[in-house]
Amino acid sequence: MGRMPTVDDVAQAAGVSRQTVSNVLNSPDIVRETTRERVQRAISELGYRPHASARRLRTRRSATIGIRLDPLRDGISGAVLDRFLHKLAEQADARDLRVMIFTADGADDELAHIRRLHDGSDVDAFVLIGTVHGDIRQQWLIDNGVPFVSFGRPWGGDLDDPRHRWVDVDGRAGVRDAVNRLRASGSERIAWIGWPSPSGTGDERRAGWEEACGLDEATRAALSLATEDGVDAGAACATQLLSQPTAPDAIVCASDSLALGALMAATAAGRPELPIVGFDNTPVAGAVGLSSVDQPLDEVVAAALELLFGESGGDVRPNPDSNEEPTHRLLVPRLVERRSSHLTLGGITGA
Amino acid sequence: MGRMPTVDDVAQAAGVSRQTVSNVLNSPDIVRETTRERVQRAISELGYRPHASARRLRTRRSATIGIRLDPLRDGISGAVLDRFLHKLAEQADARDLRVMIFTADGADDELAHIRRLHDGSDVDAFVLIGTVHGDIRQQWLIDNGVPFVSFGRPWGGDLDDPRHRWVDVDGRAGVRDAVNRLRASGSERIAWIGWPSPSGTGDERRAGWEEACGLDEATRAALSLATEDGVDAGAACATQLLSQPTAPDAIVCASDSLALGALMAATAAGRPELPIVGFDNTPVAGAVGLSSVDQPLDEVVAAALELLFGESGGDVRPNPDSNEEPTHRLLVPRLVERRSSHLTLGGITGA
DNA sequence: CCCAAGAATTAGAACGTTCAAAATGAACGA
DNA sequence: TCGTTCATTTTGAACGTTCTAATTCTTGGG
Repeated sequence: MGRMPTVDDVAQAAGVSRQTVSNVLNSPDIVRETTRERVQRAISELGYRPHASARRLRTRRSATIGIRLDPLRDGISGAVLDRFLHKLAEQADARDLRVMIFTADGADDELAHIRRLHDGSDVDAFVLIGTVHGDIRQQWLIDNGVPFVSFGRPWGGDLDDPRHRWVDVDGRAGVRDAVNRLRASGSERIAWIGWPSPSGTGDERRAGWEEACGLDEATRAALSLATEDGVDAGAACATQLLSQPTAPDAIVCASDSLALGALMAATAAGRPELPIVGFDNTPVAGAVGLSSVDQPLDEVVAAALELLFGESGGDVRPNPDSNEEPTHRLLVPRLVERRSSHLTLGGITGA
Repeated sequence: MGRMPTVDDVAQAAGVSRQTVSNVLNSPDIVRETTRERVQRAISELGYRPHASARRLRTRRSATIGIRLDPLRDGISGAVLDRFLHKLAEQADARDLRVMIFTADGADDELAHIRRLHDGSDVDAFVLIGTVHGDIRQQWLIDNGVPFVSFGRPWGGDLDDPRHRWVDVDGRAGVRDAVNRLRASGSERIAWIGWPSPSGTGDERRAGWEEACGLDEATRAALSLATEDGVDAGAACATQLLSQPTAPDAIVCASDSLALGALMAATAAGRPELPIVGFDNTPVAGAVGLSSVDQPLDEVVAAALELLFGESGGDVRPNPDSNEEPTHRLLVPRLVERRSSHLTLGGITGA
């Protein structure tokens, strides 16, 4: 394995100068066609590949996106991150960008990592996921001029701050649609199992239920519960709801974990047909045949990259500070209906 | 935001030469203590960070590991990859290594990506996951001198080839233990639901059942089924097994997806207490209270990095070609027992 | 007091690329 | 024929680091 060929080797083989080779790679249009072809041939004959680090050193851009892998949730919802990451890698590749991952314990540690990667010119821009109330990361990134985009709104902050680029999914609309669909199918007493307030995401989703369920305040109070995320918790809540004198005839949940628990509880309570809707459309939901609100992650990732890098290409836009163009995007999720003609917990179908 | 300080800036501030600053960073032991302290102070005062690309250009090492994100499985098992990735990022960070991810359609595409990242000096070494029979990747990597380690044995190939570094989990032993545990608890007719042969991983796991179940060949034939992975498939198989005249009194499955299906089928068939064991100990198994064989991913990752980089540090070892030291590691999984005093599908417990 | 040997530090070059500016070539109208 | 203009190509420098080799400083023995 001799050393890899360099631009100089290619230049010599093609009988042109270093810079012309570079131009063929970076601005092909300014090179005469015959020359370009000759250089291209030399490139492929020698198997030349530009040395990424040399290029980065010179251009001062790393063409790399950094993203933190969340601490593992023991729930099921981690699958969303997984899908997100996959899409991100896919679409980044299409723009000739690389994706670097890292882990961190808490927001402070995450910022330390970000600083290290950014100052070392390892990473041009960051993708934040899972914004929460009182998130310290965004302000820090803005203050330090580190380009970023977040998947998740700045809860409790200024939604319109142009310096904070964000993409999010309109959970409120998603839940509203799900509730409306249930009502159209005849359900009248639709319950809600969600997360304790304040939770940006959770509160929005609950608001969707509240808007669409068509129940008076007292009934709503009786038919909604809040709990930490998890299958057990979901089961416990559903059991409680179903044991009330005025039981619900459908349940909408803030997550698939809760919904799976609810589904199990409903089955155990002898009501396997009870309509239940989850959120995130995780693999588990598909596996057990649970309806779920699906986040359009493809679009989320596309929008995130567009906000960071523009329509196409891999040049990171500087942190915006004016209102010239919108710096955020709210996407609409879609309900995936299952469970009517599908495998259910109550009655297995199959060969 | 002025430009970042460089070694020269630090050198000037500390009244030493460029190279001394470099030495403080890379070989502190050869610098006199008083000098070292002076330089350190200058470094932290200026907030200096080495420029990663410049260093990589000069040293010709990227200190970066590449890993492909598998195409999304619609099953539940993807969670293992997720955990693996997380551990990898964590332990790589401890060695000052970075992790770069990419996606690919098929083995050829993966190799194209690997070539690009390797030739461009973006990545020093690769981690392969999910080796299969007739995998073309390993030979290619060996032939092209690209350092790598695989999580998964070279099925159908030479297990002892020192040029192929691999780490794997002894699924056979894991299943054997699970079966023995079930027998110790009184089960006598333990069934197996696995994957169609040939499947390196699947065949090994099945062998573990075969060795330990203590049944004659005819009974084994009646009590074992093979199917593609998935919850539905698992449910279908379990239903079939349970409807036989001589039904099993326990079921061991090759994956948590299959086991979840089996659990649902058993519940539906009125046998919610039937012992069922899955594989991978995914979050779902924990959520529904399913026993499962847990892969020691921490150790897997540690072993993988050790094979690639040695006991410590981030200098990739060249591809080995002699038998000087072992270049593979087989780890033993551990059964996680659940379901006795825990949430079950049959009877919900909770507030 | 001097010299040798080792410790500590420094100077120049190199890694492979792209930028900025200069040089060359081609085409055209006067 | 000769400028003039535009297209194309080339040259020297720079990006920030570490390598190699050379230099200076210390120490200790004679």
